[in-house]
Amino acid sequence: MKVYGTVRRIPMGKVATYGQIARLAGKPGAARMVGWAMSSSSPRNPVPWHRVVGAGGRIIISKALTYSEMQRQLLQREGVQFRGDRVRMDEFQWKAGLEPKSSRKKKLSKR
DNA sequence: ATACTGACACGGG
DNA sequence: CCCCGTGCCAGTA
Repeated sequence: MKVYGTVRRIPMGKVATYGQIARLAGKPGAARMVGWAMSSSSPRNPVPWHRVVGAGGRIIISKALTYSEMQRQLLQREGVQFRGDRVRMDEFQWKAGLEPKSSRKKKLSKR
């Protein structure tokens, strides 16, 4: 699954959103797949799932509060700073060769 | 095969 | 700010 590969490419000290990863994986809009992929095989895969956050940098995982806190700890340990309950996307969002959300959807209209 | 669910995103109220 | 509906893909009953 490309999702795993994409997540593994997230550099340390950076984070990416589910939607962003879905796009990089070639499935724009399929943000749910990313979450599904993680929860499905995260514990048995060397995937830095903690670097994946919801839109706006907010930690999603609500089913297991333990994990949400753990994710935050791991991120902070890598140097990622938070602003309230969210990651400072303005500084720590992984741009992966893409541009900021300013002109993102243009790549979708490739033809 | 269909129906429901799920670590989501985005627009509208 | 919160809540609701819809689109998306894959897995499970």
